[in-house]
Amino acid sequence: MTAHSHTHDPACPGCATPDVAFGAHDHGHCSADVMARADILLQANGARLTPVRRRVLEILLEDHRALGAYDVLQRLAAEGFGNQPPVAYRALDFLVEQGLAHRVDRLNAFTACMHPGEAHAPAFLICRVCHTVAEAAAMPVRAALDKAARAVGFVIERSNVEALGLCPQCQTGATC
Amino acid sequence: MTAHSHTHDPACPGCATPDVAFGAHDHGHCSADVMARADILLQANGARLTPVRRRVLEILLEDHRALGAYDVLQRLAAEGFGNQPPVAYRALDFLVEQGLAHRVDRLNAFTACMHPGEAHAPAFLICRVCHTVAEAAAMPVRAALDKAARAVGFVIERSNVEALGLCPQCQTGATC
DNA sequence: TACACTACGTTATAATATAACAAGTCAAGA
DNA sequence: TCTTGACTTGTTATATTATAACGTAGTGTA
Repeated sequence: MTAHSHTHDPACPGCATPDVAFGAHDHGHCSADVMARADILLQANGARLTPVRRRVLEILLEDHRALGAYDVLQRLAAEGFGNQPPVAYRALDFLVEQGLAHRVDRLNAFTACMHPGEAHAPAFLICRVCHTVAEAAAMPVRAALDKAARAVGFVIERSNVEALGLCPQCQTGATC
Repeated sequence: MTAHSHTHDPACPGCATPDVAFGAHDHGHCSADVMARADILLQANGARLTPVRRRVLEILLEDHRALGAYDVLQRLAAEGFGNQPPVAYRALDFLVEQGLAHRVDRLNAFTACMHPGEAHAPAFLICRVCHTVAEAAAMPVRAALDKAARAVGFVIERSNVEALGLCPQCQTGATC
């Protein structure tokens, strides 16, 4: 992982656009930036980024994909952590609670949050070919959803938007 | 089930508004209307609404809730159909394919589509207290999502929008 | 140190979902 | 009418995803 010292640089594609997943970018930025923010965020929350939790976040950050709990577990086990399901689920649930990861229901899988700490309603663009998961700018989506909900008196507490389709690369027939 | 003869009457709350789930309404309308449409739709598609499939759709239509595959299976078994998982999953998958039901990923459950045949992107409002599931007007939501996707060159084929929160009844503290 | 609290590792099991095959149904054409 | 082929159902078996419950160990604080 190529670490960088900045925390949030608008000149870096990985930081400037929330959904850079499909474009070429220095992925080291994404990872390092998020890890740095995670430390700050958790400290503010009085929560601890223990070795297992940190490692799980790193694993999720390796690329813009969603990993199943058992995939994560396998990685953990290979590195000397416990190898029973709760080990993975607990760390993943923790990260989700803290806003550092999201659960992608459609895939029964988890993905690192690409802009933790910022208020945002997650919306995922899932490529059905290469399985890349991008977290898209969802504020307008959320606004439209809120409006529809308000019309029937429903109060939204949490929303999850997931779209399945083809990423730019896979549309051209490339294998990604 | 109180059957009615009309197929789609704008004067009927269950027909006029797509998300009547939370309001008082003659639910017989919903069921009868959808069943009638299902027959037409399937005939047009050259697909068959066999006894199991019909029964599953009826079960889903009993109220505005999402049922797990095993809940459906239990009902089927009690009525003399097969009692192994594939029986339920096959019927449910068929209904989803035909656009007569939707899968609610968040709940690992299925719910009847309230306006089959009409072009629509499903958006669900799920009450976390009474578990009522309403299918909301999602065209604006889908439009916003499409726009966000287009911005990064992603082509959406299928989208799933699920919001968790409180329905009007449950906001007041009533048990629903 | 003693205490409360949190996190971790383990065993066991629950809940959800699918693969693969055999047997029955139905409609279209020989 | 008979046959064929596609489709549907039922069954066995198993895969995948997820949680309950309990004991132990680490962490910070009085």
